Amino acid sequence: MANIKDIAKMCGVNPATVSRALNGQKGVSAAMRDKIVLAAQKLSYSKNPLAASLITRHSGMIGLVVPDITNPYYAYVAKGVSQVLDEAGYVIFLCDCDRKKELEKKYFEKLCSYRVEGVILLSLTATEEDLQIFFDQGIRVVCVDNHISKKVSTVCNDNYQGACDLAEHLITDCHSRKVVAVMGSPDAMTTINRLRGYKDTFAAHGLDKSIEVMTISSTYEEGYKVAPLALAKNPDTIIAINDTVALGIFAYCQQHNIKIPDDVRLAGYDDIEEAAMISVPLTTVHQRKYVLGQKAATQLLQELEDKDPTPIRIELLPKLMVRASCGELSAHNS
Amino acid sequence: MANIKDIAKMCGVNPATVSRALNGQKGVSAAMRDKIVLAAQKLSYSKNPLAASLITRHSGMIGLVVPDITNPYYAYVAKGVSQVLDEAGYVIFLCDCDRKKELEKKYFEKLCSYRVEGVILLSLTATEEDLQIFFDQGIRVVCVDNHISKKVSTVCNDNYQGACDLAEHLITDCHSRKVVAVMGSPDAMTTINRLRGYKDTFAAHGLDKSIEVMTISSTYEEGYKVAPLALAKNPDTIIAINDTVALGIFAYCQQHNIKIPDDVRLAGYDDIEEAAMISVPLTTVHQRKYVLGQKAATQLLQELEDKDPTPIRIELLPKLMVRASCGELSAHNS
DNA sequence: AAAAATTAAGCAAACGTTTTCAGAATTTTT
DNA sequence: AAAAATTCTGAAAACGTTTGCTTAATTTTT
Repeated sequence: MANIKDIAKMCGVNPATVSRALNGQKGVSAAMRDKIVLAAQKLSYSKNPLAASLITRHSGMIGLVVPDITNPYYAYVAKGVSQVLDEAGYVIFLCDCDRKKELEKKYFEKLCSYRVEGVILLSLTATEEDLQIFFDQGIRVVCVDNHISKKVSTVCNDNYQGACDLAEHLITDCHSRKVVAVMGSPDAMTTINRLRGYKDTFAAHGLDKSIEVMTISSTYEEGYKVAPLALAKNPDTIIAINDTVALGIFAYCQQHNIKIPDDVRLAGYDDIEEAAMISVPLTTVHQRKYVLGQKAATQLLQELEDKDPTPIRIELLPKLMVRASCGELSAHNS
Repeated sequence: MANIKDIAKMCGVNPATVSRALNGQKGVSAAMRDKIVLAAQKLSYSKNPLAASLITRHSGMIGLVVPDITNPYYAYVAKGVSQVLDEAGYVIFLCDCDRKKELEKKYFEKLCSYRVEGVILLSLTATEEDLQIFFDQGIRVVCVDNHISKKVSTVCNDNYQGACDLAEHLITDCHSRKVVAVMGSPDAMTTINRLRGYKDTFAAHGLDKSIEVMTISSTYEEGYKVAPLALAKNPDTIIAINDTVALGIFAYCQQHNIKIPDDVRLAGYDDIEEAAMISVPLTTVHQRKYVLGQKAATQLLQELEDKDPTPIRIELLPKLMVRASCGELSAHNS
């Protein structure tokens, strides 16, 4: 594997000159530069960024921490991050924490010891304290979806707004007046923000009493199981915390010959692949996961340029996907 | 950020001694070792593997190249890889090639320049020639699902065997005698191996004539579109190239009141999440994606130990998932 | 108790770069 | 044509480690 000295020897020149030539710096004649570049090609030289980073303190590496890469939500964010960082010439350290706090902590240390320049953090568990290790070393952090610390920028999907949009559609276009909202854990940020959006919107229409809440854990099976209980309340509409739960409810209805949207309307959240695939396509809220990753990466890159950046907060607006499961197909589709 | 010299100074000792102490090498007294370890803690020292790698030629980094991380198949493999490599103390460079050959090539070069110790390669496009850059630098490669070169080990899901198992079930348990196989691109390895499995098994039962092939591109929409054409042939069973296509066919049947499995049986391949979720759960073949990743990583680690490893081939046996869509629920379920 | 063997620690070079400083060569200005 | 300014190049130190060699100190053997 050829190095800078080999090139220097080949050109009868000092390694410093080679370095300058290859990095496009001033202070090397055009003739010499050409000669060096040619020699580099001939030796199929590729520079060792690790060695360079010792001096430059610029490793070109960025950490990407996710709770679980098999979750499509995180995978899409990762893809957005990857695309932007790759174009900027950075490489990505993938840290799949498997939703385990200890693993996450271990990864934080590893990222530090490898001298990453920045970190994109998707974490449900990390606290401001946990980030201290990055602050100590001047490693920039951008959080996604979870506002962990005032010291770092956060990029979020605006769950509140998405919920408001959906509720508005249900009230205005579908004339929903009796709603059961099947929500997840009451201290999950998703539940909190979405539920607030639903309630506020119904309240704004003077329909405070129209919405009743049920709490489950957010899985397909739980959705299936809760369906009869929700239906027992005789709602005109069921709002699920997410599409997976909605799909569970949908399966129950289908098996018990309850027609959607005629007997009851059904809405989800997230716009997962399957939402559009079922026999009555699901009205839901699309999250711009890929763009989320892109924005986070772009923000991080900007903060790396900046000597003393001020943390900001970016909220991405979600997109209401009106499909058949709440009726009123024509209204919003374009 | 404390380094080895700071510790040396603190303990009134030479950096070399600190290095030896911290790496648990011989030639440093127990007392001195304790003193050094304590000092290291006090300074919250963390070793710089980048600097060390210059000398040791052991970067602790491994490249993971995938066509598209948002595809759950690859994401699961990635997770298996991640888990094993993490436990072995390696870090992962994520390279999402976005199914673009140029990007893949660029990543290959980047991985080389960063001196990764090995690469786990999931590629649909790479050729033996493309791998030369790794061979030149003595970077070990393990391929997943695609046998690119005799010089490297490959870990695969055995599509042929999975197809045989499914066909056997259809013939023996479900008494299928007139089958339409809706397959993907005829030069895709998945189509080739699975179709071979189906045909061989039917032939083994003297049912050579029972299977008819249709070719589409492997998407949900194409599945939906091909459904009436397949049904027109009046089969007792439709085998789809994968679950996504099967889901498309399923949606068509449901909307046209064609009962599964009573009017026609339907089988998929892959066992994606949704397969178990639809109203008539889909009989399919489960791919052990996570294990695949684990095996690939384990194999790579072994080859890194070995001075001159011989490439091997590992075939993972898939698992038939008997569900309702082909009838005969009782037979295989346990 | 002396000789031999072992162990502990230091010194300095090395890994592949970048960068500061200084001197030499060239160009521009007067 | 001399002086000044500019451009080119080299020497050497630095980044944070590891490691081969050497010497000093300790332990074991005779």
